[in-house]
Amino acid sequence: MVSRERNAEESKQRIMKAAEHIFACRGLDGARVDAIAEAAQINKRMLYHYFGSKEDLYMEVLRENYKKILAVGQKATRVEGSVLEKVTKVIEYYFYFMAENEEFVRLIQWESLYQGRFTRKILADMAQDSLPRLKALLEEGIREGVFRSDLDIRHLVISINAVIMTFFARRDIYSFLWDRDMKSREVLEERLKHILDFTLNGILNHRKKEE
Amino acid sequence: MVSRERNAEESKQRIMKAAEHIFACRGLDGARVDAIAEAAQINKRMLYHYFGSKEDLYMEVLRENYKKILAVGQKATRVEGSVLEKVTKVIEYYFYFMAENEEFVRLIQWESLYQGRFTRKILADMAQDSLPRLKALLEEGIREGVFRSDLDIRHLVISINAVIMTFFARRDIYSFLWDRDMKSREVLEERLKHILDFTLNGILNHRKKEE
Amino acid sequence: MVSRERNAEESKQRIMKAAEHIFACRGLDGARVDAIAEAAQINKRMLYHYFGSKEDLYMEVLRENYKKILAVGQKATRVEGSVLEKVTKVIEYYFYFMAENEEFVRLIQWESLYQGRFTRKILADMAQDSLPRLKALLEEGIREGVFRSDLDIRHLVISINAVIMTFFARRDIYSFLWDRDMKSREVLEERLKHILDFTLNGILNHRKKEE
Amino acid sequence: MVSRERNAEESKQRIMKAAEHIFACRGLDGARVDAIAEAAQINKRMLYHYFGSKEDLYMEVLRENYKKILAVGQKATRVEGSVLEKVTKVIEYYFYFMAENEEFVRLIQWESLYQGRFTRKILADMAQDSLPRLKALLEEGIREGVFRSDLDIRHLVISINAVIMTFFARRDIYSFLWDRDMKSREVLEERLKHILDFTLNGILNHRKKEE
DNA sequence: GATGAATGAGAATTCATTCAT
DNA sequence: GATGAATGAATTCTCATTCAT
Repeated sequence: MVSRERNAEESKQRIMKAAEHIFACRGLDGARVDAIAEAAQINKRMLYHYFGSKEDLYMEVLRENYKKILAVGQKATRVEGSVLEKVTKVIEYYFYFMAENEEFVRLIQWESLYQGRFTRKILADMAQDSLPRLKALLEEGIREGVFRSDLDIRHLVISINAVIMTFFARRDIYSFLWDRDMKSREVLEERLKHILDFTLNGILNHRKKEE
Repeated sequence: MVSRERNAEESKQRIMKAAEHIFACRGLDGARVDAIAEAAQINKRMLYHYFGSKEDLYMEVLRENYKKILAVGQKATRVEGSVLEKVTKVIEYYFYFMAENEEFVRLIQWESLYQGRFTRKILADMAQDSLPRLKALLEEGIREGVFRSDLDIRHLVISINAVIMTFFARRDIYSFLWDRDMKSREVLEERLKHILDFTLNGILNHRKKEE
Repeated sequence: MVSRERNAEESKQRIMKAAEHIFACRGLDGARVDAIAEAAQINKRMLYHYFGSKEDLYMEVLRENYKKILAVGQKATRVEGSVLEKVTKVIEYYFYFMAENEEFVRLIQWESLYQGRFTRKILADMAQDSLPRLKALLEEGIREGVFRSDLDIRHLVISINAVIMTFFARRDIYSFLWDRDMKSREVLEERLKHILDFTLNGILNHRKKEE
Repeated sequence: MVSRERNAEESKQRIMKAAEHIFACRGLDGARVDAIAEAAQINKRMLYHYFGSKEDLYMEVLRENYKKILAVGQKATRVEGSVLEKVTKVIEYYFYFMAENEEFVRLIQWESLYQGRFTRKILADMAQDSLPRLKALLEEGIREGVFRSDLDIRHLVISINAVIMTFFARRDIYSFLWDRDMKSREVLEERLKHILDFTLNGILNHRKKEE
């Protein structure tokens, strides 16, 4: 009995894993139930047994991924140090999370193209915002005077999100356009450095201005 | 003869228009040839006559859209004023282009998920980079000392691209998450203001630092 | 007016020529009206104007080809010499006709696979047999004692037909199977020699038998 | 498990059977997948599941038929008796095989019109020539002096093939042209007799010549 | 819990034929 | 007499889902 349950759990996991990969690669429309079943080395019938339908499976995969990113948010809550250190840390957390979860990045993009059709259902009964900690920290920074007081926090969150995610989302195309391997470790570090610098300092030469 | 030809051209245009809309909405996999034909008020057969296949039609739509954005780049070339004014202008151009061409934004996103499979073919025989003018201007700004000399131009281009496009790409989800209509004129202006401010100044309070 | 008619006649000829080629290559089902129109450099509409339908065009092509073979039969009627010389001559006529009209050979084969569906209609109002002269000659030869008296004329006609046509019909496959170019002039002559020898003498060594 | 598998095998067989019939009747272009599925009393999807495509199914049917004829060749190898008896027997084998496998005869003809496009692929990985035993026997006969020494074996094989197959291939048209039922048992025996006589003795009256 | 066969609805693509000028 | 656009009915092929064991 126990081994049966364990087996069942393991099968579910294999399906989820395979589905995550294939949905990330090809989206909901492009994914083939047959392909998922084969990749999971499972009988298609089981997939329906456990998850009900292709769409439900997709939602389950999405839900798991939202859980992961929320966990990063949780982790970010426990960061210590000055506001600046904390913001830096949080950005780093998200950055490396994306770096290590390419499939998450892709799933989010498909979702955004599906106009959040499924995200709506999922986030309805989960915590909200994907970068909640960041918002709080930015507010804290403004209060302390570390950050400019005229910042529009909401747009800022979008922008920080953007500079992190877009890099991972479009590495392929930039690799092609610039004929440079954007997936190397070196470029990764370079990117993080740029994000922190750009985000914190913008591009103006303030020293000169102050002169 | 003329009216016949004009008709043919018009039919092609109708197909392109319909296809652009439907591909933008649902992507290559999600789009239905039947739906495109119906939207274009045309016999499906004509679509194959003019474009060969669904995929070829998709590529044609993509190509047209790349032409549009390249035209924006051209326009940006002719901007006058100080470097700062010029960069501002160029960002504004791209920003309003995206605002007015939501379908372009979506097409680019589908493409990025298809890993640039079709973009490769198209850009191979078209001009390269979509933001070439911006790159040149940023370099000019660095030379003149208006921008910091330690900027990494390429990452900067990605980031500017990111803060512009991501807003348009994810308005739906943010509307939902924040329960605010992100499509209003007001939010649009607000966003442009933020982009320019964030891009140029970052988020640090330099005045305080200099004190 | 005259040039118009001449033009019309010429167009019809071009269509017939193109159709003959394409029907011979691909059969009735495999042929594409578009392909015929393009090959004839004619507007598809004209094709329907002149011939009514694809099937009617096919029948017209077939009819022309039956006329050609009947003409060979006519020519064979006028042959002079001994019975043996005449039979030899007639076989040679048919043989070279097939050699020079590969498309005829193919059309006949398609027709035979269509179970003579169209041939029935055509030959109903045309002369009958495709090798009528041969039949008469063979009978003459029997009467004269040149040929054996126990021959079954009808089967003989089938067989002579067979040894001539099958060669042309299956040259491709034999070229492949035997890795030898069966389309060379050399093989052609070789084949004619074989047909005459085989037909007249069979394969038994009669001399030995008589010993 | 077993009955499931047996069912699968049976379904495949039903499809093959139906496909053989329909491809033989109408060729590759003329055959309709729907018609095959219906004749096989199977869902069209299964057909694609088992065979991949219409063309692949056609090739499979062809392959099976080539196997059959090769089996006849095998059987011919085991014939005993004098050379003359053996050749007679082999011709009889092939003759009755064609008589009993009309669909084979038609398939071969379609193939010859397709210029052996599929045969090439199939015979590439199967044994070669369809009448190999015959070839060997004829050579043996020549060595023993039973057959004339100046025979061209290869052309002879083509001719024997021709006189056998053409009869079956064109029975319909001859039935029509001669207004005689060429499918009767009587005509069948008559034909075999003719083939053996014609092949062995040709048409000349040798007795007379020797006088 | 697991399996492989089966299915019906639908999707892309093709074709012979006809209209409008 | 000529042309190119247009069409509707098939035709091949695909997919998510369910049955029978």
